[in-house]
Amino acid sequence: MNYIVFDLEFNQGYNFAKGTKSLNNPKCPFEIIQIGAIKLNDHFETIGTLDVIVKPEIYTTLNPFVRELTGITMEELNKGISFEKMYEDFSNFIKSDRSVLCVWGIADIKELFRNIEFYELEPLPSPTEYIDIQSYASTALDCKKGINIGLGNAAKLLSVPIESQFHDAFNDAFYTTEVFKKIYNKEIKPNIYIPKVKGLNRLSARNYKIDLPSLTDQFEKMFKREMSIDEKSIIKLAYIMGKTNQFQIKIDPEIKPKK
DNA sequence: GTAGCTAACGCCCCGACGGT
DNA sequence: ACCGTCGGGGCGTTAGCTAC
Repeated sequence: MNYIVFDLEFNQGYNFAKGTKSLNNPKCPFEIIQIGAIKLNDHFETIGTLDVIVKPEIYTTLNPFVRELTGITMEELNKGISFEKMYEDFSNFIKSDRSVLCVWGIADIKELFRNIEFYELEPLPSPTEYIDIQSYASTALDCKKGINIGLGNAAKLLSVPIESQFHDAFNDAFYTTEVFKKIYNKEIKPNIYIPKVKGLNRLSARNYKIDLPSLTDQFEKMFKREMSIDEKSIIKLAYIMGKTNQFQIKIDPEIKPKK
């Protein structure tokens, strides 16, 4: 089994004309501009590396924030290879009996999938096994529940020598690898990555109608008897009227309910 | 039977935080 | 700047329990 520790750098839209909405493509808000990867064998020995710049096609100007953060210039990006070629190289790089993708936070896997989908390329082999090293490092370094540690802090706390800049895909993949080696234990097991499908929300509620049979079933269950036709229509009406809140009476806040 | 209380659960919003 | 995730808190629903 091989571990593929990788990191990505993204570019994104920016509203250069202030006051206007940024020009983000909802199908791909983060475009991959660099990938750095390190391949490890079972014994955590490096058996391959990959460091590639990708020429952007969606956002052809650098977001100033990204430029500042990564230090990448448009000149360098223009010398990069296409996403399709990079993905082909990456696919060959990870090819093995069993490869586990190792990432700092789940975002990189998610955005990789989204970029692949955007370019309508063949998805990664399924099931995609991955390890979120950030999550394990946060636990190992006693972070508060719900708090994820940053890569720089994790490296510092684990005494990883800092010799090159963060926010470079290859350097970050290197630091992630070093952190992984330091925190690894036998409890760390790969997960299967399943792309999330957007769930229901309040805005999409208009696309739904009342499930009358289930509503009636619920009343029949609670009252342990069958509802008549009249009762069914009263239940339906009450359900609809209830949602309008038109018979709500404001409660005096001074009168507190007994505990 | 009715009313009140409460635990468990699900859903949603919001803020903190981390990613580029 | 912008996006995504997570947990806490608020709120509503359901169901079980208790007291009357």
